[in-house]
Amino acid sequence: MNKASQIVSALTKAILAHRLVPGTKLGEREISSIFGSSRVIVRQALIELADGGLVNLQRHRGAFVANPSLGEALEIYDALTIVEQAVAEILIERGAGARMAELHRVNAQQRQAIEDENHQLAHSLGRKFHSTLVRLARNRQIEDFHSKLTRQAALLSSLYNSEHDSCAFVCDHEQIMDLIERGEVAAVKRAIETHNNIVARSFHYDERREQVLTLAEALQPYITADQKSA
Amino acid sequence: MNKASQIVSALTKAILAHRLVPGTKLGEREISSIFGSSRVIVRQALIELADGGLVNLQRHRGAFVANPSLGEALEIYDALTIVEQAVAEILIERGAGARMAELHRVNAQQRQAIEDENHQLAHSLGRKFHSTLVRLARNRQIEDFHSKLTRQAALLSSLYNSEHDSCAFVCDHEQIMDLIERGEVAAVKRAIETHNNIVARSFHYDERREQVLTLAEALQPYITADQKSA
DNA sequence: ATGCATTTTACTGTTAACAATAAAAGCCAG
DNA sequence: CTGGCTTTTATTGTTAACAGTAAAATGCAT
Repeated sequence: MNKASQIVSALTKAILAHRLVPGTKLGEREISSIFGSSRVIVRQALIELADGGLVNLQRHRGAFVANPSLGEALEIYDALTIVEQAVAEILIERGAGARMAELHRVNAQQRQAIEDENHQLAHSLGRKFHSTLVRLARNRQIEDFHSKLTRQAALLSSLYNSEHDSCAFVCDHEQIMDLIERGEVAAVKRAIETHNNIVARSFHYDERREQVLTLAEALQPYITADQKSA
Repeated sequence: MNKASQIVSALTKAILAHRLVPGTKLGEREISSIFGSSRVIVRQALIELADGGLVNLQRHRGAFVANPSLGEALEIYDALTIVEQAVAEILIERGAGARMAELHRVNAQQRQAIEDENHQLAHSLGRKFHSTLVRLARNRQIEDFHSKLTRQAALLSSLYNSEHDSCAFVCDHEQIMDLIERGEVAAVKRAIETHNNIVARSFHYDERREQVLTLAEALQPYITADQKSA
């Protein structure tokens, strides 16, 4: 596999896990020494990450973990809402009731996880609900775009922290599925908008917390054996 | 400015102008000699182009101008329709009537261009209508996604050629504006779908035309003076 | 001539070293 | 001490050369 891709993957995971705080400088030399590769490889990885919106490239200044403004954050959630509303409408119009089984399965798993008080898993399944919903529309372009938005949203939650209640979300999800199956276009769109707005509107400017982990510490869990950490 | 970005820009223009046919091999050495840069720079450019969907990267095989299947082509147009429908709905809901002036201006210019029989300009203004429409929704994420889809669609038209009538399109555009201003959500969505489907459904598999221009010939118009063509 | 194994070739993948730039540190007059 | 200038330093930008791989060319037995 590609070394650059491995670095992309590791940095993505570290950013989404909030081990790398927005605004953190991603020095090429430092990263390259962590992964035991040359700086050029790291640079290729940073270009890919910048395209994904997780990293900011500043000419002659370097790469930084993306640090979106509140306005940009709202735009991201707005875009998520727009995409998911459109997907729901498509599912209703094209009668995709048969495909909904997969969505019910994810939801059931999340319910189970909540009952088991496995909050981490519940949260992850909550995200999976949305990606699965979008996949049902069977459009790779939309799917990829939604995935990109989701990654950026995950980054946001470390900046504008708002506590979420997985339990309430499960109910929302079930309502959304129900409305899709009953063909209630307008209602399901309102439900999706409300569901996402609960997250978006509850943003409150966290004081930017400073980086507590060094780059090496933050990335350590995602380095495979063959990547020598010189 | 960045050398890699210049190469991205030049290759993008050449691909969108159909000077580089889908499937064309983009050898790193050849491109680097054309632009007088090192291969690493070219590689960085190719990574960006791959993220934009205009180029296919195959490990140990190289880069090729993207060569989408008919199915992928339809997905791209479907995604375009979905985005523009969503934008139209937003413009109606959020009462963006005041912003429509810009759209009318573009349309008027296109009408003029048709009257002047300047088909090239008319075509270009036709595309601008769509990008302007999307910009009115004031969401950078959606705007960028739409722009990416548009670029891919432009690439497609060299593969699945279908002759379009700019004149008929202007009427469609005027109908779309009218329906937005009158708040006819369902009708404008149908209009957008029909408008895009006229292009998408008229695709017929062109026999893949072979490359007639060499890389150097295809890129020559986009090379600036400071890029020595060794 | 044809099918298969081997060699060659041409390309991508990767690296270490060099060049250019912007920020930081030092310097000095006021 | 402070403001602006120069020097230093650390970082990014770029390159030419080396390593690894897959496809093409070659050779050979059938």
